[in-house]
Amino acid sequence: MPWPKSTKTVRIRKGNLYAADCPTRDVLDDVTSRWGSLVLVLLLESSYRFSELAYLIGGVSEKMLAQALRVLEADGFVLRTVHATKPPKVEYSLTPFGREVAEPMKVLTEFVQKNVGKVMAHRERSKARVA
Amino acid sequence: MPWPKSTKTVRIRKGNLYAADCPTRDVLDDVTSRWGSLVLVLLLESSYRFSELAYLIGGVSEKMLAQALRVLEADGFVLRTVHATKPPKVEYSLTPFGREVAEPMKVLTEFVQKNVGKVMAHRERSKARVA
DNA sequence: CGGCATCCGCATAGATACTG
DNA sequence: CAGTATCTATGCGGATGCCG
Repeated sequence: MPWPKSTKTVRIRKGNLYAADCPTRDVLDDVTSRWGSLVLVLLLESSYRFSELAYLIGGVSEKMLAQALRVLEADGFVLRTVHATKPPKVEYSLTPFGREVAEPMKVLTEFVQKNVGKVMAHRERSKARVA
Repeated sequence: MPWPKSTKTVRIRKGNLYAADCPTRDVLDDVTSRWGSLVLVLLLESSYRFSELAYLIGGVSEKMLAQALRVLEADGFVLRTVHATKPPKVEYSLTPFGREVAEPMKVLTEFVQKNVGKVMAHRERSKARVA
């Protein structure tokens, strides 16, 4: 490599979030996943049944929703409660732990929601610059 | 469908975050993407060059990093500054707007980082229950 | 150095059908 | 209702090579 290296001394992160093999990455992926994030924010305001979530979250397939829920449950964020009624009824809610993760996620989604216009405008300007 | 519908009246979200065709989803995906999220949190503390980011973020390929940076730039979160030196030097930093999104994301990553152990423990117990 | 273009395989999203 | 099972194919993401 005939090219000079970076001149800046790079501080290595104390935490291992940036290490490729750290499980932190996996957990973060679960939380920030396309459907997982929406589930967390929704459950922050109320518990919901499977079909209610499927209805509320536009464009999600049953498979993907079930998958996201199972992962979040395994991680300890979501509680799955089966009511042995006929027909079966399954309630999903947040654990206290899940509530803690969901909170900043909600802040994030609300910020994005509030500023979509700004982002879209910026995207247009970027596109124009290329064309 | 011989099955009874949901008995709970479901409030339709005011925002359209949950609509399948809403651009809010796209933006959220950019921000919460595997590499995008890490980039945002890193740039919160300092600006970095491309190669520095590539070094700091373990496991990222140049392609994916460049891709993440380009979308974040197009969205108006990241500023790309080219120094016409020899060899070329490109600095990436957050815009004030980007700083606003990155903040809650940092809260999220720090929470996850702090509680990885708890999650991993819960995962083990879940696995045990299945086996 | 900081990219972009290209190729390519495996993962995984998603549609559909079926079940307790 | 609340999921699983099965199948397909799209596309993410990695590897490589070239260029300003």
